[in-house]
Amino acid sequence: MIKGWVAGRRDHGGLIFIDLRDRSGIMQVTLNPDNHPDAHAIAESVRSEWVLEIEGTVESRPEGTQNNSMATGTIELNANRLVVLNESLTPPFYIQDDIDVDESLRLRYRYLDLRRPSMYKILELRSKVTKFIRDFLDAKGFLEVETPILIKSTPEGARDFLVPSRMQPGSFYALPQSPQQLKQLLMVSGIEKYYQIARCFRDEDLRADRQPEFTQLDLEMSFVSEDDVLDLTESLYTEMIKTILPDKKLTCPFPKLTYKQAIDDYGSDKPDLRFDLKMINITEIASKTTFNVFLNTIKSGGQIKAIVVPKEGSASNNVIRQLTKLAGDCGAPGLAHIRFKGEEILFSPGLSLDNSLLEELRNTVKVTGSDLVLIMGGPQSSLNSTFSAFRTGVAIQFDLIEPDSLAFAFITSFPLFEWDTTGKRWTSSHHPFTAPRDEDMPKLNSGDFENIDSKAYDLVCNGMELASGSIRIHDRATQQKIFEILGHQKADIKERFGQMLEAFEYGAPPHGGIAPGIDRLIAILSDTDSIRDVIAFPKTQSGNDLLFGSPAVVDDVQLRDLGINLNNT
RNA sequence: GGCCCCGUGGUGUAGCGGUUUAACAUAUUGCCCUGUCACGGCAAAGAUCGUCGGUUCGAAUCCGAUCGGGGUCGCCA
Repeated sequence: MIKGWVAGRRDHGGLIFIDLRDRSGIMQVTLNPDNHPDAHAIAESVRSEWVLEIEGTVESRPEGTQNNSMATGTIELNANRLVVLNESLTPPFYIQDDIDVDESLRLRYRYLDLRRPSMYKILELRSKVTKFIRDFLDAKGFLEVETPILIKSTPEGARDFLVPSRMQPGSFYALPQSPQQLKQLLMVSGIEKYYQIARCFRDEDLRADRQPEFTQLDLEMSFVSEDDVLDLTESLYTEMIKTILPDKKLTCPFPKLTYKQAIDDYGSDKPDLRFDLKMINITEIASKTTFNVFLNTIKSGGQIKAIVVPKEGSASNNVIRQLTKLAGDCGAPGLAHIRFKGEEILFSPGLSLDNSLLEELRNTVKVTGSDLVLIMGGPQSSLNSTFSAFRTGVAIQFDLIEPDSLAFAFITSFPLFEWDTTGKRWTSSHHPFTAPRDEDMPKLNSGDFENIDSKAYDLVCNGMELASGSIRIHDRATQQKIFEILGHQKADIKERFGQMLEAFEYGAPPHGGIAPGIDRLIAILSDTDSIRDVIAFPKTQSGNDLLFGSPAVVDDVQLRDLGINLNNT
């Protein structure tokens, strides 16, 4: 006996075929009027998405009627009894994979959208991943601890979602941006190894990879070094993927790049390492040319960088045109190139290098054969982001991305502080509890804040930031010093972080952790572009839930209870 | 907050100032059909073109505003 939804029905006048779908797949049911007229009669009225219960015998299909494009294509259920458990309206869109329907319609009827096998597969993958995480960390002695969803607003970083208090009108809870402070307090409590699959909330503008509420694996350990955290993270990911998705290709051990290396080589702190295409600084060589575009860029403080696309030296003019357009789309003012085409060398218009300079370039960028060299210039900051985007485009253009590859890498030694040019103050690049690197500790007092590196690290994969963490500060004096540098007033510090500082005076162990984003991980593992596809009930870019219609106005009574007046603007 | 793209029967598209009674596919409904699996055949029904305003003799088509969706920059400790 099987139960499920009608995915399709083919009525041949006599014989009726019904494709019945349940979460395990699709099974063809045959109804023959000669053998079981009652069941056949009911089947005549059945429509798409009706819910049926069917009894019969599973048989192999007659010779010549097998369907190789279907998992159950060699068998069928010969029905002798059919019960309609429920009827269905005609669905607003097809319940099948590879549909091309407006996303807002899918979200409006999300329960039908999730009925599609590909969506089920994603939810199933997600469930397997979180189960694997729990089993893995449990086996390593971690304790899963839940932390409150109603906490206190600590304005710093992202905007908080606020929840008004009825019992104390005028006061508000905040939803946690992450359980950061709570997990550090758990370290002070002696938990030693904590984790939680935690919901986080940030009231910021949304993107394909950002939702107002999202899920992180939050974890923290006492008495650990940076390498301890990274090793654990690496084995979690590699074993997870080996177990759940053995066909994915990954490189182990994960490469470690410092922040500076990542920026220098790839122009990004989340480089896509599925392909090489390193940026090479050729400012010095460019300064010796007579090419005015380069010279002017250098004169105004800019740099010239190149990438080598191996074996593409014979790229056509048309390809060069496409690349030039791509460069423009990425924000570059222009694109110069050199095509090494065997003995022949083609320069982009206006550019030329004499033999010795050409040799120098060849050695610097390591041209070995018939390669294509692409060159861009600009002010350092914008050149990096432009080049980084361009790099990805070039990889797509020349098909350099191997399918199913997962290029993980750790990015380490982020700067501890960033200068906020609008606020004219130092801010934490990670968060204010991040420890400086030991060798940079003296700079906290010497004032060379810009050059203090931190014990913060990210895990990146395929050009996306997947996790972020740090070794924390555990002594009060250093923490106090950091707050001072960040420009917090004493009263202010006490108000926002008093509970942390106080706790740290009662024997806080050295500790550190990491917080891998679950939504982005599932998106990468399931080859989807948007994390909306891996969240059962996501919100739109403007934060609307199209199914429930939230956010929504509430009763005056509810507002009055909360002591809230709306100003009707 | 800025910039860009999209909005036409249930769904996906075409039409981009007047031969349009808005086209096509699919879904839907009815009839026919006993081995299909994107079943097939015949027929029917179904959209005042997101909304409001303007330009014009005439607007799905041009302009403006607005709403909804998407992408992106800012933002996201």
